[in-house]
Amino acid sequence: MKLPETFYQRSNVVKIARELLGKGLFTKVDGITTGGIIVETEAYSWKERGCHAYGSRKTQRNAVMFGKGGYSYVYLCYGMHNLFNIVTNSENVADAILIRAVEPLEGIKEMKRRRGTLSNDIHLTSGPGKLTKALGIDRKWNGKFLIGNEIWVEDFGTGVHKNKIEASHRIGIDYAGEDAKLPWRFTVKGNLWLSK
DNA sequence: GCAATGATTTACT
DNA sequence: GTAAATCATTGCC
Repeated sequence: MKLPETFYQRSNVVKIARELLGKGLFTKVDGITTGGIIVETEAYSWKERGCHAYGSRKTQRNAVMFGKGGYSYVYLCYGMHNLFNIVTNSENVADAILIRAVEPLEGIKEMKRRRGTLSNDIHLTSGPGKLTKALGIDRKWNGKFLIGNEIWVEDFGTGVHKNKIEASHRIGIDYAGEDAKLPWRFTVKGNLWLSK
């Protein structure tokens, strides 16, 4: 079943990030469904420097983070990569979760076609910029409701066991100083599809 | 109006 | 291991 709106609108973004492991992320474009199991997430909150909405600084780009939970936040990084986030918490509280990697499950052929030449299949969805391309997500998907027919998160009812979840510091935000060390990155231990 | 830069990926030495 | 690709957003002039 699809995760309900209330799942995203709780206040503890770190807890939600951990619970998203093992859930399924799917998109449907032109009648073709693609997606996989979430195996790597990172939590971001307006309270820390790593977040685009640090200090509740609202801009045109991050405005959707200030809305209520259950919507997508997609933005362009390094001029060429679309990164996909799930907005959480209630209105005017800017928290979000970056999806960094999924394990391919459905529409693998279509995902490979979108990704083009791959030296190895392991690169299909093992990174935040890679999985958006595989699932057909780009900036136009910003602000979409996550309980719909275009994009949704599926709860398989099979949670990831506690001792299979690993917490570590987040990637690529060294500029955030002390906040870069927060253990807000969650991975499924030993999974093949984690980003590097 | 303009310059600096990043929640990355890929290919090449 | 290192570097290039490449542009929207941001903050300052």
